[in-house]
Amino acid sequence: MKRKATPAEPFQPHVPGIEYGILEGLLGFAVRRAQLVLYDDFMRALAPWQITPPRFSALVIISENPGLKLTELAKILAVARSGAVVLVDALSELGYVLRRDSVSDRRAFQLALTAKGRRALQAISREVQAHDRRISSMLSKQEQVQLRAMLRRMAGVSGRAAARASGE
Amino acid sequence: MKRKATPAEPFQPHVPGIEYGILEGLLGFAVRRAQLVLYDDFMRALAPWQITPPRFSALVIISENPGLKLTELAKILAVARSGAVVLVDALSELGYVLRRDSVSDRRAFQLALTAKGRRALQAISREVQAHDRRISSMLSKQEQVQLRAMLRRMAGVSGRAAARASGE
DNA sequence: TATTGTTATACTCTATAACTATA
DNA sequence: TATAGTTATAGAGTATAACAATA
Repeated sequence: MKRKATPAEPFQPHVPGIEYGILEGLLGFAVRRAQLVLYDDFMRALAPWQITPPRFSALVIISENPGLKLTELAKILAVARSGAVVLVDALSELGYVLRRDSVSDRRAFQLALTAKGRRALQAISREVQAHDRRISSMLSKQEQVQLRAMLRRMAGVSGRAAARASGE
Repeated sequence: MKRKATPAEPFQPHVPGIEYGILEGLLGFAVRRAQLVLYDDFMRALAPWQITPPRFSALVIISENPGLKLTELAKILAVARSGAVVLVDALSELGYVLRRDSVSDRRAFQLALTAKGRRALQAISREVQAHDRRISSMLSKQEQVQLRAMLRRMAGVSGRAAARASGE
């Protein structure tokens, strides 16, 4: 999924004079529009660090869970192992992440941040939080909390784990 | 962006025992997780019609705005013209959309639904609404309205049009 | 036999740019 | 000159499958 980093025509959530019909009432459509705006702003703000949303997630997850195996990272991020390899390769080339040999399992690596990676993540996190505040600035603090909680509940149901457990 | 229609490992919004750190507090992360779940469920539910979210949006927009030009559709959906061509081609091959010659401008087409497309859109819309209700079933009706309103406000600010207008 | 990380390969989505036929 | 639709091409992202090393 490549998205324009700096679109010639900025994204317009609602084009004047156009009927959106049933789309207006769909939560899915609202989420997708919000996601487009968020993704766009994220890419713009983090371009100097060459950090994309998946890269940022990987960086934080590795930082918070030192010694993580690549296969575990893949599962957490819901990507194939080969996708995790690409992600870790990119973060390694940026000098942020390294693969440590595992003492207990010589097939596996223990993922960890480098010193440079730790420093970078601090600056990157500040930028990401500024971005997040910027996008949610039209909501009160209380609303932001409510919104996160509602989205979490939505994602939680999701049918996924539940449906699978119930033999979907 | 290709996503698994039926993942071997269902998407887990939160893997037990894993620290998500700063990600937990980010609206962007919450929106992305919700979007993953929505997309997954949509694809699963609409697979029999070979309808993806972008195709559904295009179908509804064409239905609600008869005579639309392909370039206008591209702008509304925030894709390149070439992308709109692919979309309209797919919907044409499904027999849902046709390109009518424009009388006023012989370069342009007027997009319209076929009779089959109108019938299909009715059934598809019912399925999409069932999907949307399914995902948002953990929220009260009032919360769903609130959630949509908040997402709309978020997307509305967005910096996009505003930032562009202010000479970003 | 199963798992870890890797690589090769392919597919989807979507962008840019060039082209044609009109305007 | 500019615009509408199209096509060719390329790139990002990510999946599947096969592989060697290790469990």
